[in-house]
Amino acid sequence: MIARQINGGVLIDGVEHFSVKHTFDCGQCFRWDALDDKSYVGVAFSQAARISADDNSIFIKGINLEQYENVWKRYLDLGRDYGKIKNTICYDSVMLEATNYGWGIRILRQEFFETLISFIISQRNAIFRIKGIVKRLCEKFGNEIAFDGQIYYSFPSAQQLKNATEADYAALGMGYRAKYVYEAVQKVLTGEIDGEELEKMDTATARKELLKIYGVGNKVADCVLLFSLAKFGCFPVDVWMDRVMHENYIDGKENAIAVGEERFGEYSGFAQQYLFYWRRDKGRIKK
DNA sequence: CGCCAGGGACGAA
DNA sequence: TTCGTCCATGGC
Repeated sequence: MIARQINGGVLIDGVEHFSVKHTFDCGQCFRWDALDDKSYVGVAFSQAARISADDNSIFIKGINLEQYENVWKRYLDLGRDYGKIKNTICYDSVMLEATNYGWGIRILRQEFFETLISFIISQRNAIFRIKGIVKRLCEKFGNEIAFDGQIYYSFPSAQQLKNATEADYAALGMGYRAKYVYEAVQKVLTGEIDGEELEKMDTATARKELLKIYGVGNKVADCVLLFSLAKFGCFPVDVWMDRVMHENYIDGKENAIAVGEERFGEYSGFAQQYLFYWRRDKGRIKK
């Protein structure tokens, strides 16, 4: 893999196991949109970018080499050997089919605060709506970022939300989740919840800490652990995951989280993403 | 355990 | 058009 600066962006050659569609459309993030040319535009770590990819290269428009090395390489998880991961978890035809289907998924390493707030908003909610709410939150409280002739917005920091009220959040369309978001922001502001501290803890301890936040249950906690704190042993289970686990791996009434974590171990999070993307897309096509 | 919390898409009637 | 149901759930 080699990266170099070219045409207002960074071109990375020799990349395998990467697809923008799979990565940005597998439900782990809410700030990326597909353009007509199959590239995706979005914001991460207060930087806007447009990302396109073909069979063995990625082009990230809007950044320089330094930003690639410091931010985007890690954000897109490009330093990890996904071939090895697939080999390890593919010991049956189900995982083989799932990994073939979502072959280009990468688990993004997202900012902790953004991930926490976004997934609280996601509970009992649909992706298109979550994206709208998050967008309005960024427009109202984030910083402007000029890019490609348009204005984008950073995800607001906890400091930027210091004076926001529950009513402000409700006005953005969060519904009954407004009070959860308000409480979570306060906990981050006081330092009671700290992403860097959580990252240092083992998965079980970090999960317990996250569950103390009003509005955070198992599902939201596991998503935050997996998508921002690199706790790859987590196996978030929603209705789709419950379905695909019962269709393939569970006979009776065993717990899907336990079965998944037992079966896939330290790579549970990757297995979860392949299974989720595969099963959810299949469900959509059918109807 | 069962219902409820906003609000909009979606399909059936 | 209208109505019921569903939706990356958690709290009470």
